[in-house]
Amino acid sequence: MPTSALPYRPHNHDACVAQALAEARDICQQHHARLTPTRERVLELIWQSHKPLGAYDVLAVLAEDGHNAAPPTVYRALDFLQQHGLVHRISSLNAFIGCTHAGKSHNGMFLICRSCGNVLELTAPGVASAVTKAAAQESFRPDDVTIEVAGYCPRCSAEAAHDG
Amino acid sequence: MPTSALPYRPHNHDACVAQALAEARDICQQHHARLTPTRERVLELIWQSHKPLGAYDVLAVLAEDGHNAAPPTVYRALDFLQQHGLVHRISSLNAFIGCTHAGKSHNGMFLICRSCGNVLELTAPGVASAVTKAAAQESFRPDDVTIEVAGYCPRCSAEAAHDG
DNA sequence: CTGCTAATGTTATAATGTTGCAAATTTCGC
DNA sequence: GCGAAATTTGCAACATTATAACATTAGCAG
Ligand SMILES: [Zn+2]
Ligand SMILES: [Zn+2]
Ligand SMILES: [Zn+2]
Ligand SMILES: [Zn+2]
Repeated sequence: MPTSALPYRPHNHDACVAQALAEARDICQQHHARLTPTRERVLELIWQSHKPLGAYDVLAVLAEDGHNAAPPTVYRALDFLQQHGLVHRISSLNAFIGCTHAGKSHNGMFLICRSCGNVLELTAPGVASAVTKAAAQESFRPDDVTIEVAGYCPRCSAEAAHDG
Repeated sequence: MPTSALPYRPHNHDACVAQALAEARDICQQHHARLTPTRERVLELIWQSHKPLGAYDVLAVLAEDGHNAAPPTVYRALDFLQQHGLVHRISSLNAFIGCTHAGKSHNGMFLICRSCGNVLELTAPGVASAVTKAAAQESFRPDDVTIEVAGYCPRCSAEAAHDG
């Protein structure tokens, strides 16, 4: 059994990216939505690691690509990707991360490591139901739930424990 | 029994503000922290309603006051108020709201009405424990938990139900 | 091809938040 | 009280994040 979730341990990340892109193509086809080259490239960049990436970071890489892009290009692509459930915006960081549950209906909960910056997206049914229940007690009708947990991932906790 | 939580129904809001300010003075005294006039005024402005207020909105009112303030004035006051648990930042809105549980240790959960803009802060022990448990399952050490629920408050849901 | 729609390019601007340093105020030991 | 030290504020410039408005191009149906 793995002692750590994927983002925190070495792995063939190219496979992560390849799978994400393949699923994205699939999902867009199902949605009759066009995963244009710009959109696909932005998705690929967002997936370049398990750390969230800012819109202007994406923009900078596009510029390196030789793509003559301005902020709206990136924001539009990110809007599209969010709409189709391919990326999430982490509002406590003003940054974006690839969705690891694309296609499935889910309420993400994000564990954000303050030390290494990696983000793990969980589907936490217990949390979702607790939130729904708490909202219901106030007769509140939830529409969109944001759960972002900043803290320390297992790897960074361990390193901090036996450092100098 | 009240059919709605405080923010959603008419009430003597001046009393809310007065109580919040009184508690703030108390808490700051306990913390040996100085609730200076600027800080107190900013807190009062944040409490002007149960809707979150942006930093630049605060700044604009300070300007009307004749206070010659620049952004750092506001952000510093807000940092101070957050540090002492008197206001919360709602990161999905880039805005600030007065804490309704100041002094007590709590994990806020915010119900944000998309229609009227009011925000209700709850202490939801069930949610907090579910989050802690989910994090523990990933050996993640939580430090700060953000839970923001956008949706429709009872009042606005009711109005939408019998509108034209 | 033609005409429609979705997508992108382009420029400018808005909104939000920070850095760095100097001046003023408050605190506190004496 | 008095002066050094620390906290708080004023101020100017700047950095980052996001959007508005309008022109242009690419994709597609008939
Ligand atoms: Zn990976
Ligand atoms: Zn997701
Ligand atoms: Zn009130
Ligand atoms: Zn609170």
